[in-house]
Amino acid sequence: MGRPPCCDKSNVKRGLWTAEEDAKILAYVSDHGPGNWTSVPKKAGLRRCGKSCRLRYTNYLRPNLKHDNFTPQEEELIINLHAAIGSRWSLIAQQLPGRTDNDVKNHWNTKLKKRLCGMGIDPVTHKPISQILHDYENIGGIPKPGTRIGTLNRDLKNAFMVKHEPHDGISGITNPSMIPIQSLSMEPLFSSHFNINSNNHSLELLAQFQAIKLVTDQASHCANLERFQPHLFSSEGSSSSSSCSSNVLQLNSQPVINPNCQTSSVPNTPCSPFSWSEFLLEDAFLPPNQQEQQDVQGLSYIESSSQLAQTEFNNIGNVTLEGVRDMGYSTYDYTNRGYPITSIGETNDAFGASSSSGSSFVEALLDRDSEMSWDFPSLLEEPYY
DNA sequence: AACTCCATCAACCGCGTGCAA
DNA sequence: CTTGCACGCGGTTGATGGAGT
Repeated sequence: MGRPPCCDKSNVKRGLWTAEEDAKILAYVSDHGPGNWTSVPKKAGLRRCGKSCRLRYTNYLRPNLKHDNFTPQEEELIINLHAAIGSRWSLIAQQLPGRTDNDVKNHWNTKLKKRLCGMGIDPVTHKPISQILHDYENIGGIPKPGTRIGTLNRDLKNAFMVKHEPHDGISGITNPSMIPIQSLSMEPLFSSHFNINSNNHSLELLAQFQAIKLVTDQASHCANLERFQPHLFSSEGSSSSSSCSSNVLQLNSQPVINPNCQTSSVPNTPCSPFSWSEFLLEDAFLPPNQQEQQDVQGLSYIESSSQLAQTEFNNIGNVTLEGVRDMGYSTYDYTNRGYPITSIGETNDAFGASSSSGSSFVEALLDRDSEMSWDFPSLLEEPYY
């Protein structure tokens, strides 16, 4: 039993709007203001669904909307915001005056995503695809064709299936440091690893790997948190003094030692005996509510990508970051920049890759009783990839 | 000229959420 | 507490026009 239709589909007009219809909407809004859209068609004399009226107004007729091309500055902002918070188009659009979420989404899907792909950057993770391939090569065992690996959506596949277009860089990116990768001069995209023209399976494999990588970014160390970091669940576990990158993963059965590991109890030990193969043959996508938050001894432990952390912060309210544990070899310390965050770790090296670029994992121990708030957008003033 | 392919973007769809009754 | 409504959001579809053959 599905949801009942919002209106009588057989009695409403669909498709493109005429100037006459636009005029009716504008006249109605001018008299009554926006809102109560279900009654707008009747009151405005339109044979349209109320939902359609709202969309037409918010995406096209609303005052102060820009209808010209995106500027390089806007594109740069979209790319960086997407890297930070993902496809939260409405949030991204809020940072771009005069742009709607639909505008931003379309521009991303038609232009920016392809541009990044052409540069050898994965538009999902914003990491160099060569790095992903390198990671993949380090996985012991290639899955057979057709092996089910997680949930792979069309967009994820298309991001990789897009044809390779030569680009020197993102047009309009005025500050190269804002580009969330190490280098823009990539080796020929797939050539050294896959034969695009003759081996569709390789592409499928590549896309599947991307899915795995994405899954792992989002869920792996969360899913293994209690298993590998029992100290976090002890009464001492809430201390902000721990900066150990405890979730360094193990590849090819070789433990990875994190030189920054400062856990007093277990110094310089392999922090988490993880095996990639655990993710290869099962659906590792976890429901978000199982990934993001666990209550630990009166503290709220949040471990997620930065946008999920932001969401949690917003949901919880004003909080203080008691500590943010470093997740990789490099750490950016925001302490002296006025941010209530001791450090933001990079997780890339958790996968044993050689690159120092990483995803935007934020791990935080939050004290709900504190009053200090975290201004997430300010973190975006400088990249922390 | 006719046809196909493809990029673009407006519009649609279904789901989630908030809120009032 | 439940229900229904309104709205916002993100994913997807489809109409359109331009480029290529």
